[in-house]
Amino acid sequence: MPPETPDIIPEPPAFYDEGALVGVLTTQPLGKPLDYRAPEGGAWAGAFVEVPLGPRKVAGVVWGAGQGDYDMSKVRSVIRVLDAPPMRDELRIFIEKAAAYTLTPLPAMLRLATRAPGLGDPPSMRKVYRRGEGEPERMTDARARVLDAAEEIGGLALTLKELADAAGVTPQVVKGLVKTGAILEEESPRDTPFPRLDPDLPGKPLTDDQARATETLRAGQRSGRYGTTLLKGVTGSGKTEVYLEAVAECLRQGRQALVLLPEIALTAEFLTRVEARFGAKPAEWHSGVTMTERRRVWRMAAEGRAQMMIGARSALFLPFQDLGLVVVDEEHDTSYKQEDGVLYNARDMAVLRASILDARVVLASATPSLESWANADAGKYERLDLTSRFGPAILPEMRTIDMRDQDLPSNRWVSPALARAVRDRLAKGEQAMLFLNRRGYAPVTLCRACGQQIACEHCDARMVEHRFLKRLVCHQCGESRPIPTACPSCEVEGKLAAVGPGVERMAEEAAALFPDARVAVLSSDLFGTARELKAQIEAIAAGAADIIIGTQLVAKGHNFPLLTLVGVIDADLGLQGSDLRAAERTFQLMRQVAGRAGRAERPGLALLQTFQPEHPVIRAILGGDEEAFWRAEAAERRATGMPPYGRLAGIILSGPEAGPVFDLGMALARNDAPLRRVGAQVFGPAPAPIARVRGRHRVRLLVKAPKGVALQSALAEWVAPVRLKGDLRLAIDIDPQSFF
DNA sequence: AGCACGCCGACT
DNA sequence: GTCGGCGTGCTC
Repeated sequence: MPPETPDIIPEPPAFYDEGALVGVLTTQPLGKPLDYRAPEGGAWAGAFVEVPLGPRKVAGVVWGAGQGDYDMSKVRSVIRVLDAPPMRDELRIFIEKAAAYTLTPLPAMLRLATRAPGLGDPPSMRKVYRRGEGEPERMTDARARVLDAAEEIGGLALTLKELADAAGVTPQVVKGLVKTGAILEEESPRDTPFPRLDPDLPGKPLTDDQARATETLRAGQRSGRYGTTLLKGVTGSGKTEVYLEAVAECLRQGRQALVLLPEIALTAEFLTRVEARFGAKPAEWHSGVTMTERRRVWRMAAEGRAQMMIGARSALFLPFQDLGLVVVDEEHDTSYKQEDGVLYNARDMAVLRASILDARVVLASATPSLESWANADAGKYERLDLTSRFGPAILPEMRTIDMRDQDLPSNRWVSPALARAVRDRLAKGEQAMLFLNRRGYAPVTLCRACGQQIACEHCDARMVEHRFLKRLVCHQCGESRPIPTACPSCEVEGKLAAVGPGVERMAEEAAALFPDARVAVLSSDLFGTARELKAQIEAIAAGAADIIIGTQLVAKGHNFPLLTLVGVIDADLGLQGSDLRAAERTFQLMRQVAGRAGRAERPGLALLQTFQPEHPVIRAILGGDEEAFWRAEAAERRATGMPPYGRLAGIILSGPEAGPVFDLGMALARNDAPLRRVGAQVFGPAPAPIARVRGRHRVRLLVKAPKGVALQSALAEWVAPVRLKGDLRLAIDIDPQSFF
């Protein structure tokens, strides 16, 4: 549930004279800013500083005036102001509000915004070379080429290697020319600005639908006021083209734009599209970015010399100089809600930061989250629908295959009906996809002698066989070990059996069923880097495979023009269990996967293998009446007081011993007066969905409250008396995604 | 988070 | 005797 728009009165940043009391927030877990005296020369609010803390020196940010509530004789002085762009008021306010909303300690929140290396270091320099005056006395062929190359690029400076390579000579030649003065050697900052993006390059031609949506987004952008738009469009309807025009308008205003993507694997393809539209690549921020590049990106964001940023959720905490637009692509994606040590939902935090900045938000999805759907329904968000697919492609026809009628031998998962459809496509030279949201070869390894399943030693999870890796892997903690030949519990040899399907096993079955077809597997664990993955996807899109076997990775926005058939191996997977969002997720995933088929000129077909074709979710997926599905889900949630019509918070307690963890849970559940006062209820404690992870026992409580109550302060009051002894830990998850 | 202090068990 | 385990507390 997105926070309300706060009313911020813009004020110039405060300046503190030397010796004045300032509050400095560090990333040390001390809860609040500590008082220091401003250093020689004074300090601005927001300045990055180095302060003494006990025997150590730590970095921090001048958060504001000091509290003055600490023994004055113990107050020490700021050591120095660091050479980094000061943090703007807006970002400090955002960090405070985000910390308050998610009940995260301020220092942990600050850490998200200062994850750049070498913050206080002086700008790192490198030597660059450009054309100087005159000609060398002794001109050679190689020297002439260097001078030509240097003149060709005009006043720009190149590194030694770049210039030497451009001229096709050794660096020695360039060095020689430096001595003559014909080439100048200079120091220049290593952190260079990003190339300018040109919003006025011609974009792709737009359909009427896209043009209308684009105009609305542009008008919103020009208003210069906060506003959120839900951009809903079926796969292939060209959402990206539309929101790139909102980016263009934002760039014309001279403001910065941020595009959040749920998956790093998607950035490579996206960068190409941005370059095609704006003539240069934007800045990138995600876990795959190197330290040096991170430093550069962070500074350029702060100096306004990175106009556009593509990133994972943590990019929301970059120190933008003037952020005017945040696009959250695939806004329903669950990876926006996860922990970077801090539990927050990037989609909601995007709305919060934009509201502070008077920036725009575009939430793009073919299958929006129920929260966003409801916010649009209630008029809090503007809503734009793209109904027609771009070009000749139309939505695929969708049918179920009732698995109760299909005669399948054990350890086979492709029904005869699906196999026929695949053969038909192969005969036409088209591609088919088999979708199964399970990595590895088999989810269960069972001993046929004693009946035991092989489980992770540190987690309550089964080890998943990965035959490509020749290992058993725990998908919870990542622990792996070689596949044993004997059962670990009864030690009988040769009785271990792989049970159930994973994508690797599907590949085996496909190879057996379709011996002449080329089979490719796309699963996130099979690729070391995003580049390898991108290369593989491009090869497949170009026709390097006939059958694509994929996990949910393939559901996320890749184009396969030759693909005309999607077979969903197990449409019921995800419908089982008591997770309230199961229906929503299955609906989203199935629609997205089906959307892969028939994007080019050929019509697509999606076949869903299911044992419950009459299930309301399956019917909604087939029926295509999406609004009916959302309305039904919304009515259900409203009736039960569940989000987005009520509020939830999860409390996860963990520790090395199950007993004390559970006892603490019981104590919390008993002392629930602060919650009852605001009309909230506690459920639990119950073992968490995975009761043991990495050797820690986990217990979960769930708090349910009516909408509109001060849930956070009630929670804070509730857990305040808790003293965490030993290795016990408590985490509060506001608006949890999954709840049992 | 570090880093001190401090209070109990197994070594030289 | 003392070396060192890591529980508790402090850092402006």
